[in-house]
Amino acid sequence: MGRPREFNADEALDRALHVFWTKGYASTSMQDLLDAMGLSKSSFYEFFGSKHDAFMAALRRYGDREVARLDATVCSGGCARRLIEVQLRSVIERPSGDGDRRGCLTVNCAVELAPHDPTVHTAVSSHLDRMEELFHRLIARGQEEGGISRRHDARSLARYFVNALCGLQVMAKADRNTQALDDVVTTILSALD
Amino acid sequence: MGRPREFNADEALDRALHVFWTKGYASTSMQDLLDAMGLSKSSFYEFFGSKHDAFMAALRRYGDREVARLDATVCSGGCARRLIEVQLRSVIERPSGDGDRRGCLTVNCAVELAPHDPTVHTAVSSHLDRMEELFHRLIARGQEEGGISRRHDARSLARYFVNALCGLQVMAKADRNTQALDDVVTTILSALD
DNA sequence: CCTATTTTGGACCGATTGGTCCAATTCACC
DNA sequence: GGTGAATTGGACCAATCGGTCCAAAATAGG
Repeated sequence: MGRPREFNADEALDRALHVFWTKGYASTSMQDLLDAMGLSKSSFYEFFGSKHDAFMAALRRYGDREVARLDATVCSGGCARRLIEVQLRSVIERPSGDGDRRGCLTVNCAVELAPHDPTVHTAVSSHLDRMEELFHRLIARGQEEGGISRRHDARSLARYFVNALCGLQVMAKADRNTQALDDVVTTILSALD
Repeated sequence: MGRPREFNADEALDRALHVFWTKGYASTSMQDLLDAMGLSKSSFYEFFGSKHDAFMAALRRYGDREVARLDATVCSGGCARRLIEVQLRSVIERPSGDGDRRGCLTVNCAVELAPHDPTVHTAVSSHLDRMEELFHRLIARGQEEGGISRRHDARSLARYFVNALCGLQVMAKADRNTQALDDVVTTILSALD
């Protein structure tokens, strides 16, 4: 009962996510959020609590989505080595005319907020842990199937790839040239030989 | 002639650098800067122009210093492989009680500002280029001396290590556990075998 | 001592910050 | 057609934002 909501909360949060992702936390103003989400100040504070609360909700949604995506990839059952390569290359592919270079929200947060914001730090840690876990499963499978060598143990390789991914996110944000990024990916992948 | 300056410009810029490095650009207020630098608003604007100008000056100073440090390392003539390892490990060593986790200013800027600020983007690119160049020289030397294998060419390895370094900076900021970071470094270095 | 030159403290600026509050609105249910 | 419950628009808030400006202060050279 009562007056019905005029907005879709899920969609609104997605729009907030997009703004935070593009501009970062500190550089996003309430006005930016309200404009993008298309709702009034009272509605925002009623449903999202505060700028920081909305940000945390957006960050968790982002993390869950990314983890779900990688999980789906891992479960697809394709060649482990090939799946890893696709994952790496997806980071460095330019969306052509798309010049926003948002990067990975988790990496952005690790850099901008994690050192000073315990709740962000927790969310970032959780995301990285889950990514490491999925890589670990994928790599272990690849080693059993024989496509990935056993000269490094699966755990170390999983951590190595999470690190490599973070590095690539930074390089992509810095807009390094395509050839350089390609060299990097090729070299990274040689750890699987 | 005229009234003498009451502050040391070099030292003031260093203090500004420290604040930007710790808090990031957007989260640093003029008041933060003035407090840290110990000078008045008029002096600040007289000698540094604007918040953004001061930031760029600080960023360039940081870049020059880091490049000089790595250059000194390269020129020291020690075992190339060992020097690379030291460079990697220096990123993940916790300064014990020091809980600020400032990371690398260039990486911070690549993430926070490079996509939206052309002058920052230029400075970041220049820094990464110079780092790549120094790694290239170091690796080429290592390959001549025999300590580093030739299965990857020196250019690719140089780019690979710049990427690895950026990844480690992110992981360190996210405060990943020591064992994980150690695994990563070990695996990264295996590209030299 | 006087003056030209430079630096300094701080008043002041309009704009914007994140956030609160309440009356007006809009519905479901009786 | 009320009435109670929920949502909405927007006025309002103190604090802070980056930046300007000018009179006071401090020096060197004459």
